Amino acid sequence: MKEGTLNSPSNLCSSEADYDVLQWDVREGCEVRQILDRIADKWSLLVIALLEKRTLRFTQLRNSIEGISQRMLTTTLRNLERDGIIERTVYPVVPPRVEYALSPLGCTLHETIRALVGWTESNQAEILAARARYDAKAASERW
Amino acid sequence: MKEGTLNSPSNLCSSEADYDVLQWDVREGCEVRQILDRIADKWSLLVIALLEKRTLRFTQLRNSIEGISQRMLTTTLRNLERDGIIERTVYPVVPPRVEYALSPLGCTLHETIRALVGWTESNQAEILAARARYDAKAASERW
DNA sequence: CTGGATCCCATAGGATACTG
DNA sequence: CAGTATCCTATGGGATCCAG
Repeated sequence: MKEGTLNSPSNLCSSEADYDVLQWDVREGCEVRQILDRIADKWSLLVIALLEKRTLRFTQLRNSIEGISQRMLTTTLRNLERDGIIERTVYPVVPPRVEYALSPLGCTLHETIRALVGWTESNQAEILAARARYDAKAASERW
Repeated sequence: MKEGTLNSPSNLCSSEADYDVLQWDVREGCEVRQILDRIADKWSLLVIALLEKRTLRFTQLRNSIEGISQRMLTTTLRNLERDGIIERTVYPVVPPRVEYALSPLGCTLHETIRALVGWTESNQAEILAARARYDAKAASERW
């Protein structure tokens, strides 16, 4: 699968190069895509957001993120730890105590995430309005 | 589903409030979460990135994003259009011609996305190193 | 060319029970 | 408390065929 998609020199419909458009993320073999998928998954953003303020324990995180299962919390924490975004500290005491904190790398990420969330907050009314408009128009055209 | 998780006044395990930690995204009933999920899905970011530069037609998008199926491209475009991120223009000509462009709202989003992608690019080496460290340590502990 | 309609599968992710 | 192990379902998303 990959016939004459982009590599045929004689492009038939367009004389200007269509493929110098892509710059960063579309490139295969670059890890940006998979890293983005990782931090943009269902729970990672929330965990990072919560850990900005302070170090938290497993149960505190679970209680703070309503709707997360312990399985997904564990998975999310492992992935973030593996990527060096958060740091996991185990205290060898009888009721086990494990604390999670944002790493320095995670702190820099948080800045960026905050901007994205800020955009979403600022524009959610407009998005909701756009959806309502779209749905109303679609409904009126169907009947 | 939603027993006495956060709303019981007499919290049994913690005397300090655990739940004033969360501020923006964890709140249920707020649309930030679902909007984030939308723009952070597998393809939306790529489409937005491509449309920054110029208006593109359906086939151009499909060719530019290697690996996307026409089904997912259609779905992604519809969702983005519904949210007011992109604008869809149909030219009533015999081979149908449909062009997609970033809306003003979409342009502002693009700024933010660029920051996130920039972070990923700048730190991917560090993340890869962290992963290698983690995997090596995990492997050595298991044997 | 630009999709819509189906079919089908892989994976994400929830529920539950068990362990150190 | 902080997980691990299983099971099972829902959804994302690919392949294919059809239509305006």
